[in-house]
Amino acid sequence: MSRSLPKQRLRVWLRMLSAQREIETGLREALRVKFDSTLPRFDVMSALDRYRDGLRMSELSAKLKVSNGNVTGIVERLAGEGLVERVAVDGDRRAMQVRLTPTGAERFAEMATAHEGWIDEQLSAFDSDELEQLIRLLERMGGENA
Amino acid sequence: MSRSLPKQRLRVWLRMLSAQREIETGLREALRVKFDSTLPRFDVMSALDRYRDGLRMSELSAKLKVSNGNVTGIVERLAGEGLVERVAVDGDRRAMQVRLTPTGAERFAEMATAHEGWIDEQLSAFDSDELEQLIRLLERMGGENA
DNA sequence: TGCAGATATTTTATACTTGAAATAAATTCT
DNA sequence: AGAATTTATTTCAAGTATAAAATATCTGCA
Repeated sequence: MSRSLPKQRLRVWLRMLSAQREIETGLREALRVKFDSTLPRFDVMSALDRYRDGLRMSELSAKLKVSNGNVTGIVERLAGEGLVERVAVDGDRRAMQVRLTPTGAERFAEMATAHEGWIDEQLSAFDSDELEQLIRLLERMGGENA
Repeated sequence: MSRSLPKQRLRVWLRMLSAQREIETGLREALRVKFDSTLPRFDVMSALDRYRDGLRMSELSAKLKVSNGNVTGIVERLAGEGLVERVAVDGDRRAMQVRLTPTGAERFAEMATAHEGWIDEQLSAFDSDELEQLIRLLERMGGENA
């Protein structure tokens, strides 16, 4: 006998939360011990790596779906470590373009390789067909994306 | 042509993060405006609602997959609002049993109803078969669980 | 031109989160 | 019993996160 649709949806949600929290715990730990870094920093660097010309603060927070003020702090720390730099945008003195420094790009490359490996392990139970299924389903969850 | 398995797994992971962050943003906002509460508080209350006799601090943090110290703070605030209470465990003076107060249980019931509705909306795109698929797939992600 | 409103970002206050250290109490092992 | 270890929880320092207020700049339009 199948549950009511709302209950079933709730179940999916709770299961998703649980799986994600577990995987994140592993990633966080790995980033910490191998790179002395954190997930939020990795996320920011990852976004910047995909946009080599850099991103505005607001673009960054939109892509990561986190608040503006949040990004300010993370970028500040990354800048302090010399991994990213903020450059004035000419034509708009309000805006800031953030991009990886060469050191940052290099460092990110190492982290990304390791990260991909960790995720590969965590999702090793799934074959290509199942992954395709998951993608298709997840793409319909929430709204648009990237 | 299909990507390499590791890349495909990474794609699934990123998509899952994105969907979840989006849904969480909605929930957080809803909890804030309707109940002047937060997601972590809701999570704690939800766990306690399923265990009416209460849970130890350590059981609570294990169920929620968050650190001990984290739970201390959230429970403290909930206790301040009169929604949970901490009682000494007899036979073990180190331990604390946390449980919903009557007010807390009542309040949680309202929140849970609303929460289920919000999730139902967010996942409204999926029918029963798809939800079943999702559950089965998600259950194999990460390790065991609840 | 000049200003009303829109944008981009930072700042602030508060809450959440972790990992590690500190307490305190129970258990184990002589 | 008494010391060493383990277990339950809190405290702490630092980082992450949000929403809202504050700044600074830009844009459109009377």
